[in-house]
Amino acid sequence: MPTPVATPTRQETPAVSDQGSEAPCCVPAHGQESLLAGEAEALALRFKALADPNRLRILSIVSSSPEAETCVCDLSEPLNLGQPTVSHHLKIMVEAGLLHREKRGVWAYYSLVPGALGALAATLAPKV
Amino acid sequence: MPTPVATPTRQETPAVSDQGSEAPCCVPAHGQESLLAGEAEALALRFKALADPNRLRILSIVSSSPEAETCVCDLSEPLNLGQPTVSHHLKIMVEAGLLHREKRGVWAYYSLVPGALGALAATLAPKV
DNA sequence: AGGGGAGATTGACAATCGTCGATATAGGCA
DNA sequence: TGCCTATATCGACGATTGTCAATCTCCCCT
Repeated sequence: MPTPVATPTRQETPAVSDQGSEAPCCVPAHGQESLLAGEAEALALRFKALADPNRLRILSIVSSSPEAETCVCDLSEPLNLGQPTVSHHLKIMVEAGLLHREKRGVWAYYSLVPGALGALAATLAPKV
Repeated sequence: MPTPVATPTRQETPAVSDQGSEAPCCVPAHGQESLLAGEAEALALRFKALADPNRLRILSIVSSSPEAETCVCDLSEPLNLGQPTVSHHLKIMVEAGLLHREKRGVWAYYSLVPGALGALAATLAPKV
């Protein structure tokens, strides 16, 4: 956020401040925002975790695995990505609350967080 | 994509190619990908359109408008963004198929594309 | 015809992101 | 104990993104 302070983007509207009876458009005056900046930022963080083709493929592979569990080495080859890159993508999705990480011995198993994707979907289509 | 050609990431596994009876992990051999690279890329494009707090707020404002229609000037002020920036965000969402643009006179009215968000939500939680 | 205003486009710049190679950590096995 | 292997972390680099100021286009109104 390069401009955290409220910059007076285009207020003033010098002499026409009272266009009164017409106002064909531009009636923001919402009063309360429908989606607060903070909520929007938190939501965007989760959608950002989905905004990469390789991460979507990881989710797809994880969810279609026999036990819905996958370890890193299962992902590196089908995605044609290096191991550090896969680890990086997995970390992003764990931090977004989409994946769960469980270390068993040397291997790390990743699985879907049960309601996470559904909750995100509900955010998109609240009344469906 | 800097490496479009298949780089031999870590095949070989020199003498252990037939670990046969154990294979505790790392059994990619999926055969068919669950999500093809092309589909993943197209999906990611739509999620990218949602991966920004200001765009989420635009969607929220548009969908909560009286006629579910909004023009650019309605968005610039509540979001505290310049007009070109708002236009840019709107264009991204129109190209992602999330918003519909209709020019009436001098104003451009934006509205939700009816099934778009629902279809995306269905992609997230296919069996909910 | 000409002026004015709404919105789109362009160019630039800083910030973020995806990827990799190299290295670190840590658990299992001989 | 010491090596081997699976995963995480670090540092770097190019590509993409979000934002703005300036400009352009086009429609309405006088």
